[in-house]
Amino acid sequence: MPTITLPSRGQISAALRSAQLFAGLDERQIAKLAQHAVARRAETDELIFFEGDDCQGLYVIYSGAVKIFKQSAQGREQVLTIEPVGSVVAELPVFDGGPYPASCKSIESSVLLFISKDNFRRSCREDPELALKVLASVGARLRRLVTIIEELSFLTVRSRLAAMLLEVARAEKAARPAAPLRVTLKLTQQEIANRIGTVRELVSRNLGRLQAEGIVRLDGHDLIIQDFERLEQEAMAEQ
Amino acid sequence: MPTITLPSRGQISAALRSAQLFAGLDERQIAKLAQHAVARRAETDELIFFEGDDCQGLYVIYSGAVKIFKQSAQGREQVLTIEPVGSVVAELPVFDGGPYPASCKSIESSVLLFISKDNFRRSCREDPELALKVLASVGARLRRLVTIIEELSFLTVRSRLAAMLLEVARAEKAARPAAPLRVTLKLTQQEIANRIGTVRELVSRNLGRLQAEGIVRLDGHDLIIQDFERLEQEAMAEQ
DNA sequence: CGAACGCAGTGACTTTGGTCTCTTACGGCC
DNA sequence: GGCCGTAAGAGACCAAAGTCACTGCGTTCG
Repeated sequence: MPTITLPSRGQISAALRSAQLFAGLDERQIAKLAQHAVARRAETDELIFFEGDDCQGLYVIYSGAVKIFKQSAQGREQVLTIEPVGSVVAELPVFDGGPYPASCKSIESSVLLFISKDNFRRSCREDPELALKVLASVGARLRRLVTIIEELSFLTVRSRLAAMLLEVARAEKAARPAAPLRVTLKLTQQEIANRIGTVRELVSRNLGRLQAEGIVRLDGHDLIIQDFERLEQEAMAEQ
Repeated sequence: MPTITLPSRGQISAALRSAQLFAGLDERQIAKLAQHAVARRAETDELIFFEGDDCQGLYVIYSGAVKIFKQSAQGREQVLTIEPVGSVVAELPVFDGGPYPASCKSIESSVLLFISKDNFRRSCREDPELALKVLASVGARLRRLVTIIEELSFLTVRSRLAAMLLEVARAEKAARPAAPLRVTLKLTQQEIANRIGTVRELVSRNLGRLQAEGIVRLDGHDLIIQDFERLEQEAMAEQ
């Protein structure tokens, strides 16, 4: 495993510039944010912050990826979102003064840029455009949460699993439009379970059933979607 | 039932001034918003907007109350939030350009003040303070959604019911700190079911059980909490 | 007055979700 | 090769959630 070196000031500026949240911001603002950003390394499975901690500031994912999740006392986990390079996390609690509403863990070896609450608020005050951008990004987040609620309260585990497979497949497709059906699952069944709000055994059973019905085929760590349309139907089927 | 007359311009200004979202805004901004606000009446059960509609603007609750909810194809409903007088709804989709993520219905005879997307955005650009206020209020909304997700994925119907009763009880207490135990449920069991994401029968059964165990007592449309601590335990009990 | 309606309670039943436990397979790795 | 640790498949079992059908009880309203 190569040692990850922390980014230089120039690299930080470049990273901020390419983050969706800051896209289109003028150079002066970027420079100012970059000046206050502090790089930090986080190994796989390292906790970045814990739900209930009071919010110090936000993080920009410079490299790697993180998950935002809730944990139950019995050890179950519900993933709210997985954020890749270029995303910003915890931009919201920065503004309402409350603690972090969920925990954040690095799921790969990552480098994060930390910007403190005060610095970021100040930047928003100076540049209303930035505030509007934050609002737009928070909008996407809220939509995601509403979708999770909808799925949890209306759909079965089977449907949620189908929906998740489709989501992954679509993401793959966007990246490499060539391969249409074959999806490489980088996730263990446990991780799938955490994302769709259930337990590993049910993921195993339902994947098995989907396979038996000829809708998907498992091939090692790959998953081939054999009947895209039926999978789409399953993803919407209620109860 | 008295006919509700629409508010005058002066009343609109006063209403905006007392809405949490606009608290502390200077008079000039309030006047400007008031100028663009359009009052609209909505009867009980009238749909204000439907999920998927594209977002025209936001609404301030002048009188009455509304619920924001998702509906399933099978007719099940999941309430995301109930917003009383002084709240603002749909302030979020105004910023990310997407459609309304959920539907909104008046649950009483209400009067709403509509402010169009463009006007509101303009105000936010002119006054960064307003944008920060919107962010803070959106923070609360997001926390609420995270709580719903947490409850749906970790708690049983029984626990969610207990949690809801406590929530109502605490709200009553805040309003009238005197009467501690007696809660008047203005909700039907169907409405309770919609809020905690289940069906009427399970609400009935679980209320019955809580009563049999001496934790609550039902008395017509009132509910008396007999054992506050046990109810709190129930609200947290997983699985 | 009684018909009609909305709301609540209940029993019997089915389906789904979840638990527990054990087996198997696949990589590393000493 | 043999030894671990992790991941996945599977069976038996149990509990929770949801469905269906029916009853009773007040209101409201022709």
